[in-house]
Amino acid sequence: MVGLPIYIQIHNDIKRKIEADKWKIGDRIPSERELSTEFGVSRMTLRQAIQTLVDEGILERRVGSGTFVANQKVQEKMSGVTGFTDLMLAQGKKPSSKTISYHTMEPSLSEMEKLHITQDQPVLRMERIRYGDEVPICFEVATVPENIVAGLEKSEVTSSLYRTLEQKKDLQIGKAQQTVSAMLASERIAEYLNIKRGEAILRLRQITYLQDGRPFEYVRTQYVGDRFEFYLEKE
Amino acid sequence: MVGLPIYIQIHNDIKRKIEADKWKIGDRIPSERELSTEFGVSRMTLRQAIQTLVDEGILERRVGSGTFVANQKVQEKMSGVTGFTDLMLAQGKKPSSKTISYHTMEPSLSEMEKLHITQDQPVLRMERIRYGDEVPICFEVATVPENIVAGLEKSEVTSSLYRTLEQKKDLQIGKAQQTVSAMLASERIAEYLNIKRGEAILRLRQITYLQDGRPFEYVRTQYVGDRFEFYLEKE
DNA sequence: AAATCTATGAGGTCTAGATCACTGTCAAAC
DNA sequence: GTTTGACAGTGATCTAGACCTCATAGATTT
Repeated sequence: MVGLPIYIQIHNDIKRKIEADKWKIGDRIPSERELSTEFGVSRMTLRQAIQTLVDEGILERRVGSGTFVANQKVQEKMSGVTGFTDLMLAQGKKPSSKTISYHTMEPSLSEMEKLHITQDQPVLRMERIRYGDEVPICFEVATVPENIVAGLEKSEVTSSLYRTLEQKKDLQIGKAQQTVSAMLASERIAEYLNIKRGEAILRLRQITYLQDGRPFEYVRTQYVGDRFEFYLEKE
Repeated sequence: MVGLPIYIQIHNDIKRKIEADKWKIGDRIPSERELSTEFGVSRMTLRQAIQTLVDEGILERRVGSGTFVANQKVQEKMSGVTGFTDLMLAQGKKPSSKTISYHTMEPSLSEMEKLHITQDQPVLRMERIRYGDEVPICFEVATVPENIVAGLEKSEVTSSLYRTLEQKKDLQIGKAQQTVSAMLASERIAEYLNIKRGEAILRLRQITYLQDGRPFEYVRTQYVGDRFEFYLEKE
């Protein structure tokens, strides 16, 4: 009978604790020094066990802070254009949002270009923080030509614009063009999202089109890097 | 000037010795105990350095025998395994890449899980840096079960694996699952990509399936946040 | 009230040993 | 000649400390 190395036994022990919800997602687990005492091994050995779990993406180390059970990230399925609200509901999370600003104004140059409008067509620009289960997921700037949302209540626009448009205006959502990139959080955004400046941000820029081909929405979103994941299927 | 950890310095020292043919392919290098004396570090530290080279497939450990320079083959330019080449060409950039490692080894825990294989099924793991106009764009780790690529030349695997599989092995590529997220650059990746630690990284993980549903490829790519954009169309 | 400093505790790295399992060699036994 | 077994050398695992940087919270100062 061959005995497994201690660090693999500990790996399995810890995995079981997490699966049994003894340590929940996002929790800080005891420090390496505490755990090495608890398991009766040296810290080097315990670190080896932790490392295997970090490699699997089950744990997450943060220097100076501790070791955490990795967040199961919110995943966006890229099949079908849906809004944030449906996305959260599909994952069993409670969507909410906080509007930072909501103004009708002259479009900027990039907004004019992306939305195929001229300077004399006013746009509605909203800045929002969006939450899933009260945890900030992203900061979003959305621009919509004013004529598209004319006659709608503010609450109808901010809560679930896509659904409102389909129900009240009989406008069908068509394609969406997206570009994804990575950047670091600025001071302002970090504060909104309750993270630190310099943390990783997943930046999404999306132009959404109606089924007749007219662009109707230009959204720039900054997702917290470790709370969000895009999920896509190809072919 | 920030000092790199000793084990990374030793990693680089050893790599240089191998590249300078001081230690040739297939040679046994000095034992861990000898090397730790030579570099004036403890054996644990030296082992850490060796480990990084084993991960890259540059060295190979044999219990009871020693550590050997792995059978690394010639590096070559490659194109288009994951569409990188087309992406670069579309932007008018010259694509190129550098293979860091190319090695058959035991799968890691996450590779076993993603590729649906067991520990006794060896995998081919390739690490490479991809460039656009000589500027490093991403670092990529691709893992393929060894039996899938058995009998193929290295050039057939690295240049266009998909095409080779369809032609020589009559295997049809099916779906691919991708997740995109954002993170910060580690020390090692930062060095490869010529950026600083803590800069923004766009991370793509892809599992590619054959048409019969078997997963055959697991790729993890880290793009420099401000040198790359992912473009998608929805619906 | 805001900004700054400081103590604490976290993970990251490193040391100088130790014991174990495995391999290859080589001499002794068959 | 062939087999066996002891042995020396290797990597694998493990220990019990050490000092470092980084993050955070609380105390202090402004």
